[in-house]
Amino acid sequence: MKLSTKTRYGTRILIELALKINQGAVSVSKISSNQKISVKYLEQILRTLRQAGIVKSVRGPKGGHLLAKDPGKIYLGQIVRLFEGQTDLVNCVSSPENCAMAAECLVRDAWQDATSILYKKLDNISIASLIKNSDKNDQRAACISG
Amino acid sequence: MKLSTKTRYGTRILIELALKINQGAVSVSKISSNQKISVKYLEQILRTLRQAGIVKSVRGPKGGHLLAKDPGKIYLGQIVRLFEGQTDLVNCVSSPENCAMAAECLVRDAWQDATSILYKKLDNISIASLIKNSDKNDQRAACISG
DNA sequence: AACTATGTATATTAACTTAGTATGATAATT
DNA sequence: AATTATCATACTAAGTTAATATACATAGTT
Repeated sequence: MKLSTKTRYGTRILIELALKINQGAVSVSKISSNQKISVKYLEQILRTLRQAGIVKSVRGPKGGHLLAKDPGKIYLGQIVRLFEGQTDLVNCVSSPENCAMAAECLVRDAWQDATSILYKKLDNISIASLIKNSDKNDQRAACISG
Repeated sequence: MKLSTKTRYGTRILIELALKINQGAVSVSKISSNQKISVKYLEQILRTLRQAGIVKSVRGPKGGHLLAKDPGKIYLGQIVRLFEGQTDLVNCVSSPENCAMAAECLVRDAWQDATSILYKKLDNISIASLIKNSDKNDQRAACISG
């Protein structure tokens, strides 16, 4: 029931890119040192984000990564689904064929309701909103500057 | 982001005990064969449930396990918390001291909101309600009878 | 009192998943 | 062509979850 580091790192990366949206491509090495994530691990996470069309990247010298979408259109729900893979709290919601025990089916609808309530909330929180409505902005900007 | 087998098994066990609430103590071996869970693993799960005051047990021949609470007062939220341990989607909600990156703090409140919405839902679903409002009752009863 | 059917507790192993690293390739700019 | 960057896959390590094994305690039955 915990989010993976990829989800958390991915979110942080997107926040950094959103904050630097007017500064052109940001290189892996810069993100790496700002976010304290190893270059290689970061590359994996960025690849996932790029393949999902959330980030685009530019190769070669002066290359790097930038948002492919308006930060107001990137939602936590999408990020979580992307990195967690299995979105349901329980397998039998998406794959009922694995559910041998009828007993558990009494609970299935309940798990499903809970899952959908969670994602409804997450689908309503955009990267832009995280940055905007915060008086922590100055503090944060200082932290991942560079 | 998936519930552990202990949570799912634990819920199933409680449903079985709730259905047999008038039949006295149910032995581990019976639950084991009904639910297709190994005796030893089952014992671990039952111990957790007992220590939480949800189940009580009787030793010796003719012994077994029974609900210690009204099934209308046992909620999925309690079961999930019990077996998942870490209830927050993210560590820094309950342990902010681990959160070195101020950047991530922009997201913290959001994770927390999502967590609490999820549990608010789960805290509202009782074992009794799972059994009651179901037209699958006959089918299910057939399945875990014995 | 001995026997047996049950539950209790802890330690260990096995399987699986997540996290992170290593190696090598590809592309674009200068 | 050299340099600086991203891209892709394979591998390793660490941690967690799932399950098993061993030993013990209790209560009823004979």
